[in-house]
Amino acid sequence: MLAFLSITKSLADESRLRILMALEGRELCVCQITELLGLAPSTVSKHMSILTQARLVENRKDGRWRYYRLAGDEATAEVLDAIGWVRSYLPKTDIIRQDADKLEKILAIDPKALCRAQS
Amino acid sequence: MLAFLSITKSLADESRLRILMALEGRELCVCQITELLGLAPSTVSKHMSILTQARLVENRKDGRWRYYRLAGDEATAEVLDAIGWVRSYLPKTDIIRQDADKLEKILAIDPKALCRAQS
DNA sequence: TTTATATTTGACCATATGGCGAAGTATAAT
DNA sequence: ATTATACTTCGCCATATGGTCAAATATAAA
Repeated sequence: MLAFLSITKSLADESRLRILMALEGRELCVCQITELLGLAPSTVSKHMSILTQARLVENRKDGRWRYYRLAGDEATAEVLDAIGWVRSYLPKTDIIRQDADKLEKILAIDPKALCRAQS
Repeated sequence: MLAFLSITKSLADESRLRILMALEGRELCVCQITELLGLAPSTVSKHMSILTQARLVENRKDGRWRYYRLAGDEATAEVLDAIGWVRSYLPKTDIIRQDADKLEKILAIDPKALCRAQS
């Protein structure tokens, strides 16, 4: 129950749902997500920690950058079904579509330049 | 997105998950749920209002009693899939199994007697 | 080795949330 | 008509949550 609750609590916030959808089919570093959502890096970091705790996302570190991605096949069925459920409804919504557009532009920028521009 | 969020927020609370599972295959009045969870009637009522707002449950009034049930076929796919997802994982958990046992005993009592005993 | 920078952690604030009891509503019983 | 009762609404409190900025950490660049 606790693991299940940590998933549903993760999904009960708009920013985190937007993050999950942004991670669809790619990995993103914190500064890219920060740019997408318009939140402080520390806020995004906290969100990523909540999503990680719930096992909905994984990450790898590459130098100073940490890249987050959706949980893969090794995840529990709860997690995979949760992601599948979200994936099957959210892409239709306005915000997620707007995010998809904005993400294209963000991905066109070199991450190094993007991060430097933020500070 | 708003409708979706109201569903995920509804699912992000242990009491409400227990209520949804208790409603599996039957309808219950507020005093029966109150007895099951050991919460104040006003608290249960608030939970039911949140679940109703999210369209996860429906209700009918019968005299002084109001009976709640899981949303039926007329519900949106989001709602039905949410219920299905919850249903496929929670019954395995300890609390939900304990609730199932306790519910049997509660259902054996005449609702009238049960409610009167609470006041 | 010093400096720059990507991310995390910590201290804090405002608001949301879950809980309660008391008062209000609606319906049944007397 | 009055009383009893099942539920809801309201006002309140304690805690949880999402946000920020500042400081700490970790790694790359100079």
